[in-house]
Amino acid sequence: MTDPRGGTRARLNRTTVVQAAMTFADANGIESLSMRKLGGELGVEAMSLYKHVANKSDLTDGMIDGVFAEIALPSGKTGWRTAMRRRAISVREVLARHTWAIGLMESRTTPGPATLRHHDAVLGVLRGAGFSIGGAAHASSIMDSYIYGFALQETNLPSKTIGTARLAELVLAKLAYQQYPHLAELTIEHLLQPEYDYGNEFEFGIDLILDALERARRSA
Amino acid sequence: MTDPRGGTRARLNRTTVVQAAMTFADANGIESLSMRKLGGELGVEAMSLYKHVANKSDLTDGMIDGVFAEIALPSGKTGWRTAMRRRAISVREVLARHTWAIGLMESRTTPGPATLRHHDAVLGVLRGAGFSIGGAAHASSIMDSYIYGFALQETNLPSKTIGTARLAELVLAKLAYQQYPHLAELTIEHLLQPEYDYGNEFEFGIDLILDALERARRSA
DNA sequence: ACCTGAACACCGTTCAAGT
DNA sequence: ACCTGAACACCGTTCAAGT
Repeated sequence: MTDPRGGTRARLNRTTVVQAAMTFADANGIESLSMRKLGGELGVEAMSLYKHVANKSDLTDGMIDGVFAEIALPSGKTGWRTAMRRRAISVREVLARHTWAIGLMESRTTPGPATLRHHDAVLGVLRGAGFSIGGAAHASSIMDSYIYGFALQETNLPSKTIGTARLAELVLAKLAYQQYPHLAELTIEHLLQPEYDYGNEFEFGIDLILDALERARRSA
Repeated sequence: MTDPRGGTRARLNRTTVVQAAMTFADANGIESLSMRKLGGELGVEAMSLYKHVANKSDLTDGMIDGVFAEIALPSGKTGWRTAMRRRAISVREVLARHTWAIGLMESRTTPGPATLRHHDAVLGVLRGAGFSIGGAAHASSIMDSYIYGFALQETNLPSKTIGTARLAELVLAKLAYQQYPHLAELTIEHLLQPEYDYGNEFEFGIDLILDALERARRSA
């Protein structure tokens, strides 16, 4: 975007730097994001970035908060179930767009403002629907665990590239039939079927959880 | 363990190297695990390790499989619900012992034999209990998503160290009361209560999921 | 067969210096 | 106030050489 040569280079700030890091990680993978390369992307030496972020860990904290900022905030107007279902789908969508985010969460230090705002809104919807404090804690813990774990598994899927990869898997599965019979059965007769899409598992799971939470809420 | 000086140093192999890497990551964190330091730990130059693992990514693949090898395999003899509950608790326990594992999963390339054996056993229990292929896929997807996501959140908990940290959080929560009222309420009136333990959320969630899966199984 | 030493192309981060 | 250049203490990995 910015021109590394000409003098019209835009002045940097924390947001510019963090956004550029997110775009770079989307395009090249988090493992190849370095302060030097990010500087290069912005037409600046690596060391200039330290005026805007404290260090690389601060940068990744910012990236995670940037991810949360992209998630649609739930509103209480639709009823808690619809609100929670929509926000679950939004979280999953955003995490699929930024596949590096889940991996970074393990090493995050402090949640940023967008993260806090997001969780506050979720709790607000649940409390407004009559969940007790403990019930809201239960509900948000189980929903978030499910969503994050699903995103983690989705990122890890062996076959993002289809075609030859599928064929190879099929052959491997056949070879391993005796050793891992149930895995082979699942792979050949279910996962490799053309109509199968792992993404569809997401809605099955979130609906199962929302139904169970609604039952728990009513009997509380 | 091994003596870097004397000639009685044990001969290395893939298992020794992978186990040493796991122990090192447990003790010092995954971010400080390097081929050079791991070599040092084993009384050998970094370059010697390349006789036993292809590269660092192969090493981390091995570490993940080592984690799966520690999980108790579910048996079909107890009924599927008990078997799945026990294995969920075992997975969570192992992931809490090796906090780096969840973060590595994002970048894993190929599942190892212990991983395949584990998933095959899970599917075997479900199929044996009458779940259809699709039902078993649903069930294992939702259970694993929940377990992995829970482990991810547990690793991220702000207050592993209690005491002063708790007090600081409390103060911060009060300051932010107007901005994040529901988060403040939850923190002060629930999370910071001495009897609260986030770990207890795990059993609530897994039981809610198992109950819902049992209902789905019976009506299928 | 297994291990080493030197080398290459990288990292994050510091510090004094420039404008 | 913001950016740079050189430097430090590291990385993963290759390759030819040693035993």
